[in-house]
Amino acid sequence: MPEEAGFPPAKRFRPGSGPPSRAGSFPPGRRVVMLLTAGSGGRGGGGGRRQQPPLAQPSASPYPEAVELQRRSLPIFQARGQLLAQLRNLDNAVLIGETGSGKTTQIPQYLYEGGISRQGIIAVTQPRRVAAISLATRVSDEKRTELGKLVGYTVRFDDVTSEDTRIKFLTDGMLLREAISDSLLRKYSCVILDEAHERTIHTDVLFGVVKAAQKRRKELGKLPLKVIVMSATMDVDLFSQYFNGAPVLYLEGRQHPIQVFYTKQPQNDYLHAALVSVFQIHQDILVFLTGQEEIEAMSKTCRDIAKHLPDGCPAMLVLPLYASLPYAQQLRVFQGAPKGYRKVIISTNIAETSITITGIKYVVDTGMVKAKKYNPDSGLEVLAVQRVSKTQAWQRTGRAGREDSGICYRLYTEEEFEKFDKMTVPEIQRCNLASVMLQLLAMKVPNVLTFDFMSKPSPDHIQAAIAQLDLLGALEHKDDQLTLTPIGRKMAAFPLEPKFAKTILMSPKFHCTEEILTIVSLLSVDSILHNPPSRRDEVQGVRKKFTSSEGDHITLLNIYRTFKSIGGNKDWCKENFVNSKNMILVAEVRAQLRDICLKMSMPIMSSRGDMESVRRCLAHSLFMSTAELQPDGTYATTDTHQPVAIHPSSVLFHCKPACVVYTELLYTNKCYMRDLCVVDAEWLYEAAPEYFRRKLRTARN
DNA sequence: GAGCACTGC
Repeated sequence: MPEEAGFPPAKRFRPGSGPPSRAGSFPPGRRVVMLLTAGSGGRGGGGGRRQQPPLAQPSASPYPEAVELQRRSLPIFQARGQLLAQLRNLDNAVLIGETGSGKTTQIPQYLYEGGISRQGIIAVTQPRRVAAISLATRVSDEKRTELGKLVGYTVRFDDVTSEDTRIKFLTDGMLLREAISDSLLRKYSCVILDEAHERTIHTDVLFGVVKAAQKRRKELGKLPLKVIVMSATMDVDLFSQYFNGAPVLYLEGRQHPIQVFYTKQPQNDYLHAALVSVFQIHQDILVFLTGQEEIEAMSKTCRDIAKHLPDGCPAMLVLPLYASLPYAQQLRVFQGAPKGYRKVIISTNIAETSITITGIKYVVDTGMVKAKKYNPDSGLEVLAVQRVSKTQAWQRTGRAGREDSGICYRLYTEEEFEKFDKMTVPEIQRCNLASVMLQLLAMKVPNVLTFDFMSKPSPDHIQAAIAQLDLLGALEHKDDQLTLTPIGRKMAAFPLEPKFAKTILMSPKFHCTEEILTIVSLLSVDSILHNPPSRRDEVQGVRKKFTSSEGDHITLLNIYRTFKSIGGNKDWCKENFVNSKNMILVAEVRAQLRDICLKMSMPIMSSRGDMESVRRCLAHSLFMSTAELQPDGTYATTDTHQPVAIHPSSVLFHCKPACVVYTELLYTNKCYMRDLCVVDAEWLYEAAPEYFRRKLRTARN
C-alpha cells in the first residue's frame, strides 16, 4: 500500500472556490431574456453538464396521469407558456439548460403543441446514437404514441419514422447526410442542435449548413427555418454571435451541490496520486485516467493492494472502463457491488459523456486526457496525453452529483487549474477535413474555402484537405471555382472517408468489388480483433491460421470469409478472439455499402481468391499513403519522407516488405503505420505516374 | 523494435 494511504483526504487536499456563480459568468451587457429558477441548483454548476439519459432507461409509467404529472413537475414546465411565446417569434435562439431541466424532451413537445411543426418536421440532433434512440422512445411515451409515428428517430441502419412523424430525433451526422441531398432541409420547420457545447465535427458543420439554409429559404420566400441551439454550458457567446446575436434563454436544472478539492502541491506523477487517492477515499469512486493500458495496469495494482488490506477495511471491486472493452464487461459498472465491497471504476473520458453511471458520489480527476491534436505544420494528427480543459474538468466533476451531493478530488492545484484552457479545441480544428470538404462540395456550397464556420480551421488545414481530394480525382477547377467531378459526387454518396470511397469506386477495374467491400467495411469500424494482453500467446496461436504474408487487409478478409463460410456465431468469435459486436457491425456496413454500389449500377464481382488484384486495387487508391523500406532497415513515407514504423499490431510487424500501403498513420511515441498491405512499387507508379515521378525509391532503382 | 482517447455517416 502506498505510504500516504490512510491519511484523511483533507490533509492533502484543500477545498476549491468552485466555478463562478451562474449570474457572474454572464458577461455584463448580455441580453438574458429569461431567467427561470426552480429546483435547488448547486455549486458544481458552470461545467459542461449534459442530460443524456442513462443506458438503462426506466420504462415510462403505464399511468398517463403519472406521466403528465412527471412532465408538469419538471422545472421547465413553469416557463412553458413564456418559452413558447418567445420561441414562436424567434428565428434563432440559444438555450442553456442544466442537467435535469428537461429541455431536450420538453422543448420539442412545446413546439409541437404550439403548432410549429404544422408545415414541417421538428428535428432534434444528438451526437450519439443511443441518445437519439432513447430520447425518441421517452418522448413518444410521454405523448402516448407508438414510437415511429408522431415521434421517431433516424440513425444509421435504423430509421424509425413515418409520414406522421413531426418530432424526429437524429444523430448530427445523419442530418448532415440528409443535407447532401437537400441543402435547404426543406422537410424541416425547426432544427434543434442539442449538446452543442460538445462541438462535434458534425454539429459544427451543421451550424454553417442550417445558417445558410435559413438565409436561402428567406431569400426564396419559402417556409422559414427556426434554429435552436441547446447547450449545457455557459459559454454561449460564440453561439449567440454566430446566429446574429440570437437571444439566450436560461433554464435552471437540478444539479446537486458538489464540493471540489484541489491538491496542495502539484503532482508530478498523476498515476501515483490517483492510486493514493483511491485508497484514501473509502467509498465508491469514479477515477479518470487516459487510456486502456494505463487503466488495466492501475486496476491490477489496486486489486493487488486490496488483497492485503487490514481487517475491517471494506473489500474492493475494481472495474476498468473504456470503449474497446467488450460490452458485457462494460455493463458491470452499472451493477451494484456485492455486500461489503466498494466499487472503484477506473475509466477513460468515456464516462464523461457517453456512459452515465448513477450513484457516483466521489470523482477523482487526474486532469489528464488522451486526445487527438492536429499539427498544421506536418499535417499529422497526433494522439497525445494532455491536460483537460476547464470545461472538461467541470464535466468530470459533474459526474459526482447525479443523484445526490458529491465530492470531486482534483489531482492538481487550483493555480494549475486556472491555467487550463477554457474550452476544449473543437474537433473541426483537430481532424483531417477531407470528408467535411467533400460533403460541403456535394451540397454545392458556393465557396468551400470561405465557408462560414463558427470556429474556422486554419487555411492550411483546409488546403490540405482540398489537396487530398484533388489527388483522389474528386475535384474540378473551373474559373476559380471548385466543383466535384462525377467520381467526386459518387464518393460523397458513401458514408466513408473519401479514400475508402475511392477504393470501392476503383474496384470494378480490378474485378474485386466483393473483396474490397469487405475490406473497407472492416476498416471503417472498430477492430474486430480482440487482444486481451493476459492471453497473448493463445491469441497468436489462434490467429496464425488467418495470417497472410500479404498484410493486414488480406488477413482481415480471411477472418471475415471464414466467419461467413462456416456460419460464424458468438462462440466462434469467442474461440477466435474476435469481437462479435464489431463483426456484426461489419456485416451491416457492408450491406449498406453494397446497396449504394447497386444504386449506382456498379458491377459487383469477386476476384475469387486472386488476392493480387485486391492488393493492386488498394495500391491504386491508397497510393498517397505508402512507405518504403530504407537501406538502414527503417521505413519512410513516399511523399514526405516522414520516418514511420510498422505498428506492433500489424501482421507484418516482424517482416520487412520493400513497399507497403497503409490506411492510417498514428503518432503516439513514434509515427506508426496501421493496417498495412504489401504492394509492388510498379503498381504505384502505374496508379499515379505524375505523383510518383520523382518520389519512388524502389521504382527508380 | 513494442502499442491503439471518443464519437459518427
